[in-house]
Amino acid sequence: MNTMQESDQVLQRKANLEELRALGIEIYPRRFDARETIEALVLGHGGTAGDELEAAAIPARTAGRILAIRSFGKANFLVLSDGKAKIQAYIRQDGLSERDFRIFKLLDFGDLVGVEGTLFRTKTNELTIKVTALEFLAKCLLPLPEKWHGLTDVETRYRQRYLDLIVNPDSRRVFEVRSRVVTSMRDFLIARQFLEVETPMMQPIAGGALARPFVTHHNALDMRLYMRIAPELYLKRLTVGGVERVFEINRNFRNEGISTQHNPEFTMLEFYQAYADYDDLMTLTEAMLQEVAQKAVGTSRIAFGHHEISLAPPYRRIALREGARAAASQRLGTEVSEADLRSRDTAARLAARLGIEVNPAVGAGKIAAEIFERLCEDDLVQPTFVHDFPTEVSPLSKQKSDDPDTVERFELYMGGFEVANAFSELNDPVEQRRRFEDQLRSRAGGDEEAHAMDEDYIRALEFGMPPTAGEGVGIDRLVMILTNSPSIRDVILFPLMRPK
RNA sequence: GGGCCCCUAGCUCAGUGGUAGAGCACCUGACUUUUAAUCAGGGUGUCCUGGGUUCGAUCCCCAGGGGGCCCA
Repeated sequence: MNTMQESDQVLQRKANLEELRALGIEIYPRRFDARETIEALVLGHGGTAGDELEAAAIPARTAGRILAIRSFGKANFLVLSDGKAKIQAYIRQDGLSERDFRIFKLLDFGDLVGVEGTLFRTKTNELTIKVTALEFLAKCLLPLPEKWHGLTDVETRYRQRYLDLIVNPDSRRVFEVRSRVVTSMRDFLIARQFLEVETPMMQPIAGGALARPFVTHHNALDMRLYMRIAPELYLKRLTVGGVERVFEINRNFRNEGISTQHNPEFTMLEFYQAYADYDDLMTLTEAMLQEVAQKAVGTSRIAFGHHEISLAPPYRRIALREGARAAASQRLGTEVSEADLRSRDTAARLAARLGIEVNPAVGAGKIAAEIFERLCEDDLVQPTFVHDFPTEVSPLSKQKSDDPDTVERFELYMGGFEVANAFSELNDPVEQRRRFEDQLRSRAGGDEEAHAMDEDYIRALEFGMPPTAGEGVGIDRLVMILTNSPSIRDVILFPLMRPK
């Protein structure tokens, strides 16, 4: 654990290093040219039969980390990995120079080497490089986790991700899927004429979401800045500026608790489409997720925990108050009406009967949302659009034309948690000011997550924003689903950990 | 923030109020197509930290640290 206290294994490795140095071997050489990756060798010749390989005498020159050494005196086998694929190398004393064989004898599990030779298949039909030359490329001074159980301690896996990646191929796979998710989303949107942009991550006003921000400070300007909780208000300023389709894939920062579904920094896709509403985005989301799943993992039927999630459209749709009403009725064994959820008094009494504590300052809308979250969320395993949110909890969304207490908003749930959030954007500056003022009252009442006033954003709306719908997709959570990962930390390379 | 659980060798884990164990890894030796190689020999440790109880604590008690799961 501690590098400073040297175990016998570290001492042994250092002794081997010194012996190599005494032989005149460069321990950290600069390059290894004309290399094929191990992955390329395996892809290129993994299906070639042994006699064909022998006849063709295919040369191979590659490099990687030693993941196993099996020695039989004069016959020796190495397993080399380039992080993506593995290949076996066969070393016999009379097959390479005395210098190179001496190097081989001083190798440790974990060292990086380059090998050159020809391909063949062993008696057990394993693709193998018959090594004719060996190059030392870098020393592994610390012992690696063992080959059989690997590294399972999650704390070490998160803190020392490099070890996880060396010994756990599944971990590498997660981050390859993650990369393909981002790439395919970008392709999907660019193919539909969306412009990719980058907006400030340090903002004078942290807006666009209901969350507590991180605070920082700019010295030269002597100015308080917030790490962004969302790019939303900047992206919508761009729609005012005439960028009719725009998106950003980047980090958000929220100063909240850490859990299997929350990391303080996380990655969101946010996109905005002018002249569309939230209904259009449901359709777009279905198409995007199906395509992303297909490109990232090759199927839209995803194993997740004990479930199989299907990302093939159409997705179930349920109105928030209807879901809350039905769940509350079932839980209490008496019929709850939607009207009960719309009155502050009856909603608060319902919450109390359900054992849900609510802040006395909040209104019926927040209580209804709370009841929904508590009673329904866990059961939303298959993709489900929960739509028509209370206005009170949606200060940036446009109201329904026939119901001012409800906004055109949906959240997409799957696997028991929220993956996306979208709405028809509120573009009436007068109404937007009123909503911000409501939020300021909540803030005064002790709600630290309430939205701040943003005068410049209102000014932008005063210039006229086209009817627009916007959506945020939590990349980390989507990748959790696609990789069957139970914790968000499994899909973030370096999740935040308390320092040891 | 609350509850429960975990922390012992490089890794994965047993275990005990009385000199600390296994498998893998590592070291020595044997072995020319092995592949969790095999065989023979070797135990390499701040039992998370600090305090307490005790003749004696890795174990029991208290406090702290780190982690996990559940709840808020």
